[in-house]
Amino acid sequence: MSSERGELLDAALRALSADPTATLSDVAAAAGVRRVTLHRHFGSRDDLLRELALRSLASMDAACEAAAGNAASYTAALRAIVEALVPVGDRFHFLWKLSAVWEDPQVAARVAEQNRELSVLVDHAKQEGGIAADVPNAWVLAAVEAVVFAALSAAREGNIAVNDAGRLAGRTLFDGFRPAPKRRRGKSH
Amino acid sequence: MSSERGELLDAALRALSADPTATLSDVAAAAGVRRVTLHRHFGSRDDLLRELALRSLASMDAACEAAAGNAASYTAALRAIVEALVPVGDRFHFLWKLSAVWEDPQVAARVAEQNRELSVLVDHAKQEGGIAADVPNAWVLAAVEAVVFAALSAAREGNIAVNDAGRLAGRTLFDGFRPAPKRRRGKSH
DNA sequence: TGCTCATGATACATTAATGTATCAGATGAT
DNA sequence: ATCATCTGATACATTAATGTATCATGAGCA
Repeated sequence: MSSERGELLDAALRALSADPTATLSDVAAAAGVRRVTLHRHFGSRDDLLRELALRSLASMDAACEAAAGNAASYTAALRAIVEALVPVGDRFHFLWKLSAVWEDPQVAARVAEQNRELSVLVDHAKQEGGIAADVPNAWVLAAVEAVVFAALSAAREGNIAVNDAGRLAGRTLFDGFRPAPKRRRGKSH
Repeated sequence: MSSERGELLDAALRALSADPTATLSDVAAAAGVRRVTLHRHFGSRDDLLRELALRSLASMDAACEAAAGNAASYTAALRAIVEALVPVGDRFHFLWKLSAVWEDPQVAARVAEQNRELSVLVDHAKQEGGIAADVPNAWVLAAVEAVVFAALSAAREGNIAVNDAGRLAGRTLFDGFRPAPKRRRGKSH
């Protein structure tokens, strides 16, 4: 009945993104183990947080690379990335919002690097007219993080279908809430 | 040099929405006082959280009522509410996301009531075609909370202009990131 | 059957945060 | 000048969370 580290980390991430004030006992309960088991696997609370941060970075890198691989345009790539990030939205949130994460210079540097790469992609999407030029890149990234995490949270709470979460996030960010307009050229969807 | 309770509460809300793990010493420092002064004004940490919740409820009620008062349509009213909620986005976030808030049945009931009222407004906006009918209400509310809080946070971090925050939030939610399309009827904007 | 490994239970020490009390000093009002 | 009020400084008790150690039990494997 040994617990896989990966399962423990996933459960820990889930618990902490839902409630950053959760104690190690709370986190352990969410993972189906006792607090002492967490200490055996990860050491201190700080050690656990750092490992969660590194794992989150890797997950986000993987999700972005897989999503953007063969997109037809930068805008399509960005939209695919948004949808791909929803299942790891808790990692995105963890990296951006949990203050303890920023204390580690290595983690902070890699988060900044990810944000630069996303920002470059936003620039390209603007150039091809997929994103309005007057929307600040910082806002685009902040809105993406917020909506991606909200979609994952809503799915986990059962408020939307898990299968719909990515699509709703992408649609909300690129089209907004309004009904889809009929396209000027070609058939309507 | 007595501190106004309102100022203390605003600073506390700011600090706790930015970092829910903040200690009372952290919160006091953000408010420009010492921890013991917080105890004198509010009693325990739980007492402070409860007062923050009640104040947040009042702020959100006031913002929604002021914004929706004379809108031309339900969709315009909802958009006005979104823009009006940005300056109190930390209260919205506090009420929705900080788990300690939910433990108080009175607070939980009033939050649920606010959500119902917003949901009714969303229904009306759908009926007049301002929001796509196939977007779940739960998602509309979740996305509004996420984007409103992201806009306030981005403004406070200096990533977007404070004056732009409400408009960017409203625009992102209703129009998405894309450039504004030319309208089919009437002059383009 | 016996051994290894992992976890739970339990206990305890340490650290951190919270809550309370008292005294000194500053400010504002009279 | 005096008094009232509020806050900071300081101290201390309490509570909660964390970190570490030991023993018992169960599962899996040879």
